[in-house]
This record gives sequence, structure tokens and C-alpha cells, in this order.
Amino acid sequence: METYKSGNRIILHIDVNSAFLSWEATYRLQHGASLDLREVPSVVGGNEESRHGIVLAKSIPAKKYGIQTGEVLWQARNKCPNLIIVPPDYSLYMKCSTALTDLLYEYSPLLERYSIDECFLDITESLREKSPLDIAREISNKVKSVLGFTVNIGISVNKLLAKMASDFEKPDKVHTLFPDEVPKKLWPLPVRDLFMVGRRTAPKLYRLNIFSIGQLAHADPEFLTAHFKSFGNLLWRYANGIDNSPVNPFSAVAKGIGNSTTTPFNVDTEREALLFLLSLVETASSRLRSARLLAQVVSVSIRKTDLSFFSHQRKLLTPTDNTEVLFKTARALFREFWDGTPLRHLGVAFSSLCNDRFCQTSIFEDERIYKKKSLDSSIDAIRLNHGNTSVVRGSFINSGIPPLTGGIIDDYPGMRSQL
DNA sequence: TCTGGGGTCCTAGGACCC
DNA sequence: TCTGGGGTCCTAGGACCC
Repeated sequence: METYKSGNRIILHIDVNSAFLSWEATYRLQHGASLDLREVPSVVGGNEESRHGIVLAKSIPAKKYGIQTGEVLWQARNKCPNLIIVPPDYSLYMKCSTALTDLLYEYSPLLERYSIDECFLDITESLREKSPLDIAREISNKVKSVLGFTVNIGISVNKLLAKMASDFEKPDKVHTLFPDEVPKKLWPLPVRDLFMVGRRTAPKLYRLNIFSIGQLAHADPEFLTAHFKSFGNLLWRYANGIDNSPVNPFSAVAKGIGNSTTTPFNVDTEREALLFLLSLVETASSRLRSARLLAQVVSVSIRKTDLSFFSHQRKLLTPTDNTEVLFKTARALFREFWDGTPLRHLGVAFSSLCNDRFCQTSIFEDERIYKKKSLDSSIDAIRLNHGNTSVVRGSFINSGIPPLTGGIIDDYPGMRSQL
């Protein structure tokens, strides 16, 4: 039986089951642990003392207690008193993610890394005598035997349907969702399950008497456009399984680089706020330089203790990767819009990026910029060779504020909210 | 004693230009 | 002396993803 037609592309969506938790469990088993975290109620969670205490990933037994990703840890513990909580190890997760993509490249070069634990793979040209289901099962078995963790794989003719398919029953399952299966497999699902229907859009759809994906698919596109603008049309197309976006192996080119942090304590003085901003700029600008990028837009964001969020941004005359220039811009922005109320979160982001070899530099750049550049690159090199704490700005000493804030993860694609 | 940190994309309004 | 229309750029905010 052929549920796919020749002429269609065949796309797989590979999704690691409970990624952080599976990777943590696999690593621990390989290093002598006797307990498999996946088999007991457990979560990967942040540090509660520094106000990072939320659930980052949960085991399936933990899910049965109603524990949800993003939930605060004390709530999770209330739901399950003997919950095991382990801290995250992002460098391990990056290694596991890379090991997965290396394995997938054996099946097709048309691989798009969608997030740390999700990939799209276009296997149209790799099919030959095998069926898509055969290849998916082969990949699934190989990942399990070679890497030790399980994946869900969705198969269809486009990325949207493949992604929806991989979200069906878990873990360690392969599902198809070909266009002729859409009415039976996709349309009965709650509309909230559709990709791009989030916590704000779902209630708006309910008010329009749309509760299932099928009801959305059968709604009048013009009616949806009237309520949601162009987003309404996107929703209608997704509900009908329509998506023409290609698997893009080059999607990893960064459009923005940012660092943000929830501060361990409320920040209510400018001095402390600026130190946090500086420590964020230090890591974000060093990521910029190691990716050989310059930024032309600097933005600063804050979150107040009531969780309200504000941001300000400014475009520079000349793109730069210089820590001092970027920090001074961030400082000016912050001073312009902070009203002195206590903050629980600060962020810095750089965008309008361009390659440092092809960027237009200003004719007003003077010689001092070369000294600044060489200072930045010297500090980067020392930190690389001797650790991040080997060179630290004096203003941080005895401040209680870390001199560098935010992870330095290179060559890692960001997430896109659309396919 | 509230909810992390990394992203992308879209929209609306204002400034400014011709 | 009273005002059109089209276009681009910039900025803030809000939605979504994992």
C-alpha cells in the first residue's frame, strides 16, 4: 500500500524523547549508575536558590504525576514528594545533540537542525529500494543501540505534518501523517496541539467556537484572516496540513545573539544593574567574535518583580563586536528607560548581524578601535586557554555578581517559531 | 516567596523622504 | 497657509517555538 505519491518529498522529523532527561539518564548509566532516571519520577531542574528553579525536562513517570515542563520545582515536588531532581549539564546535551546529527547525516545531507533535540531530514533522494517507514525504523533502532536514547520519528510529505506526527504517542515510536491520513489522525486533536497555536491564540479560537484542528481546517480562511491577519491564513494552512517550506541545511545562520539572566536577588541599584549588564555583554560579545559576526543593533531587556517585560534597542552607525562599545550602548539604553523599580531579570541581545569580513566599516573609525579590538581578542584567548575566571574586571570584585553571565554555545542554531 | 534562557517572526505607529 | 500618497527605516511590543 502506497500512502505517499511519487513526486512528493519525504520528510522525517526526529525528536528526542524527554531530551535533557534521557541524555542525563544515558550518561549516568554509561558511567556506572544503576538507576535509570527515565524509569522513575525525575526531572532536570535549575537551581532554586538562584531563582532558576523550574522543570527543564521530565521523565514519563513524572509526567504521570501531572508535572509539566516550565513548572516551578516546589510545585513539582508537591505533586510528587519523592521526585528526583538533577541539575542540567548543557555541554553534555550539546554533545548528545551533535552525536545524533552526525548519525542522521548518514541518511541524508538534507538535514535541518531545528533545535537542540529536533531535526528535519529530507530523505526523498535516499529512498531507493527502502520505504520511508523502513528508513525511519532503521534510524530509530540505530540511535537506540549506538547512542542509548530513544527518539520519536514523524514521517510525511512536509515539515509541518512530519512534526505533528512525531508528537503522537511516545516514546520510541514511528508515526506517519500523510495527507490522506490528516482527517483521521490530525483533525480530531484539540486545536491547542497544532504547531503555532500557543497559550494566547488557543483562547481566541475557543471564543470563535473552534476547539479542534478539524474545526480550524474547515473554518473560512477569510473569517480567520479578519481575526488574525496573515497569521489566520497560516493557521488555516497548518490545520489543513499545507506547508511548502523546504528542509534548510543552512538555517543555522544566526540572526541574533543574546544573553539574559534571572538575577539571584532583586536588583534595585543602578550600579548592580550595570554590572549584570556588563557581565551579559562580556559573554554575548565574545560569542559574537567567535562566530566572526558584527552587530548593528543592541537591545536591552528587563523584567520587573511583577514579571512585566520591557525592552529598548538602538541601531549603531557602524556594526561592531567590541565589548566596550556594546556595553556603553547597553548602558545608555538602560539609563534611558529604567525607572528605578526593582528588577528580577536583565538581558542583552545583538541583532542585524553581518559577517566581520564583509561588513561596511565607518570611515570615522579611528585607530583606537584597533587597540580595543586587540584587547578583546587577547582577553578571549586568555579565557579560552586559562578559563573564564582568569581575566576579570576589577569592578566585579566583591560585588557578588558573576563577571560573566550566560552560556557560550557556538555553532548552535536557534529556534524558529515558523517552519 | 510566583515563571529559565535561548531564539524567530510579525505588526503598528512614528519619522522621514520624495 | 491646512496637507496626498507611496515608500523605507526605526522602535516597542507581542506572539510563537524548544
